Amino acid sequence: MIDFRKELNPAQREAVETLDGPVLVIAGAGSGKTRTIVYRMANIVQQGHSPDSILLLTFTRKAAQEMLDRASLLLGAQGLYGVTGGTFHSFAYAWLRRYAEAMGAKNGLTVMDQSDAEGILRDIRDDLRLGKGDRSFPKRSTLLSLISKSRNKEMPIADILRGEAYHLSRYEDEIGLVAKGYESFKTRHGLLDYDDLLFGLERLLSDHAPALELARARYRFVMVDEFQDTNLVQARIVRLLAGDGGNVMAVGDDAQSIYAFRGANVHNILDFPNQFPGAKIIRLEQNYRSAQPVLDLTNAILEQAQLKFRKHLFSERKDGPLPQVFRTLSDRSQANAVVNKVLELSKKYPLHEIAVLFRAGYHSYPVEVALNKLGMRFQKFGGLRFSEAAHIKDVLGFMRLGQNPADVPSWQRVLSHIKGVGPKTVGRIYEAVLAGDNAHLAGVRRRSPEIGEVLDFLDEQRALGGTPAAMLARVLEFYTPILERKYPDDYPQRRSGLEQLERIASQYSDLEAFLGDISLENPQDEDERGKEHALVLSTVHSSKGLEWSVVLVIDLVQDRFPSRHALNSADDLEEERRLLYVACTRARDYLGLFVPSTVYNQYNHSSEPALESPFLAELPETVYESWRENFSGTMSRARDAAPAQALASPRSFGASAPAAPSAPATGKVPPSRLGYCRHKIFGRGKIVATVDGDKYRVNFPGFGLKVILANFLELE
DNA sequence: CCCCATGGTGTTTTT
DNA sequence: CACCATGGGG
Repeated sequence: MIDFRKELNPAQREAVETLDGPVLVIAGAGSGKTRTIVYRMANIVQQGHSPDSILLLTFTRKAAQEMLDRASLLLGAQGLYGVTGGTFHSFAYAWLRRYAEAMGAKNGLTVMDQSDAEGILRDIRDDLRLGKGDRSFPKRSTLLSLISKSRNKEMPIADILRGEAYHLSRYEDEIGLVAKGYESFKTRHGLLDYDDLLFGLERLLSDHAPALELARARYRFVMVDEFQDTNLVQARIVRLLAGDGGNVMAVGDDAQSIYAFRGANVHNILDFPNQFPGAKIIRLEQNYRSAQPVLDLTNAILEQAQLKFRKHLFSERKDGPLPQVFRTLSDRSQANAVVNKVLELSKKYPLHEIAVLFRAGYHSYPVEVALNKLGMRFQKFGGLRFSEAAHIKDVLGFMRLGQNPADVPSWQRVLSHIKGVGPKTVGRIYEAVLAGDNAHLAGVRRRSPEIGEVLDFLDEQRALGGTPAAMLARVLEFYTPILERKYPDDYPQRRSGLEQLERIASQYSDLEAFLGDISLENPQDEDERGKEHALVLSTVHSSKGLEWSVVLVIDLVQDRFPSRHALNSADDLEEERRLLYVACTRARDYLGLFVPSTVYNQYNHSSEPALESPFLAELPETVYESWRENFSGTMSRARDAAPAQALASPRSFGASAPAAPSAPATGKVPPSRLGYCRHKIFGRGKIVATVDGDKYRVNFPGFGLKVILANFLELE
């Protein structure tokens, strides 16, 4: 028996010991959230319930796996075998597969990734002859993100456009047409995008009584981690699973909501007590992770947040170094400074206890170059996905067709390496295959033996079947010559990626499960997972829920962190601030922040000056120590901490960006100066006056005077 | 119908 | 630079 009294604080214990009825746990960063979930699972099993009855929905599979591993340690051999754990998306896919026939899916259910979906949108747009010759018609990636946002936020496309893509408003009708075509295309071809998984599960549970009964009978204990990042349909799924007065525990932290861009709705966590009447609310506010100086800095970030989360974390770890801010001359010298810091700290910490965090995948390139030069091992999270590499997608295309013969994106992949074959030819071939038009196929084979080879191979593949590993082995035999022809330069490298895929496939016995996981979970193979002695590089988003002894955050400059895409709306900017909060709260002992004075601009191939991130500039100087790089490459203490540039620059944050909410709640700040500005449609214009506090009267050459919401202007 | 050269455009975050 | 849409030539 575990002595919960000894192992947990009173709030944690209450969460662990409350097994009946709904519970909402508001868990501040580092407050032992994982520990609480792990011990609660252990308690459920100790109370005599089967692990089968636990459903643990987390944000990534990695998170679920870690919790299950830790709980198994706690319970010894008894373990937690049988707990269902994973993401909403993978859970949804598993249930949809089980009920595929009942739901009327004849062709199979194939999960598409982003590039598949974008490809289909391109085809639909071309079929509808929309945007021909119009350069400003939204691109396929924009189309997908608008359509997906509209579904995730459950708002009409018009509202999405008005809110965040005002310049595309005139395409509202066309985008609607594309969206409609896209929906029916997916249905016809048995394809699911990420959003369909969630809506499909909701439909299954609400329309198909046997499924709902089975799910409720089985999952008597539902736990949802990172609840602040669920969207509306996910919240409804939780409600459906739990039923009235069900045993559901939601865990989250409103201060760490960083997925609004994908439809996450903080309201879910605030509204939980209404959705589940009688819910017990438990707050975990003691921080066990970070030393007090780190917490002082993260608390200061939160102070600036617009929604004043009345949250002030405290720690018993009073000792620890003050966070340090390093202002370097350029992003390349920043990379050197980071590497030096890592070298210094690696005497005290193992490499995998040190993480370098950044806003966007490509921000780490200079650091990667420096690490490679030194031969230091590192492991990168975030950025591009393993399964999105062209050669991996090629191979998966062959396998996907074994599962779903109507999978158009896969047809395009398996045939497009043949010379003289484009979208039209592919379209005719799969239509003929599905219609059983053997005459046409015979003609195609006569004209192109190569196409015939592919068709024969696919037939053979379907006839032989077998495990995913067996199928993959045959595909590789067929594909290797193609690989070598297609990528003469770097095929050995790609070859090793395919070997990695083989190792992953060998862990599966079911083709659908393998394909689903590959596109939903980015599985790591054992080799990669064992990178014990490697420095961690990660996007802030991918660092969610993790922690390290040392955290170094790089590129704290305007337009990078916050991203320049976030400058149009106050909400987006708030999310960027929370993102920095998430980054800094990952640190246990030491936090280092890096500000390069110039960053390399790839398309000008020149370095350009960069301004310090407003999030850093707004912090009190007492919470960190300032260092400045000398021309010799050494660092020295900067006594007058505040850099002149952040305050004096005409583009300085407070003075020039009224949409920016270091200002009071409404975002209505009278500008302190009238200058020039830029508008997406009208171009550069001169600001003549302010109107109502949140708009400007602007004179645009060629367009005349206009009154425009400050949100839609970029000040210069 | 497909390919390739050309020139304009613009870079987040993830399931 | 890298990506994408376009349009002329095969």
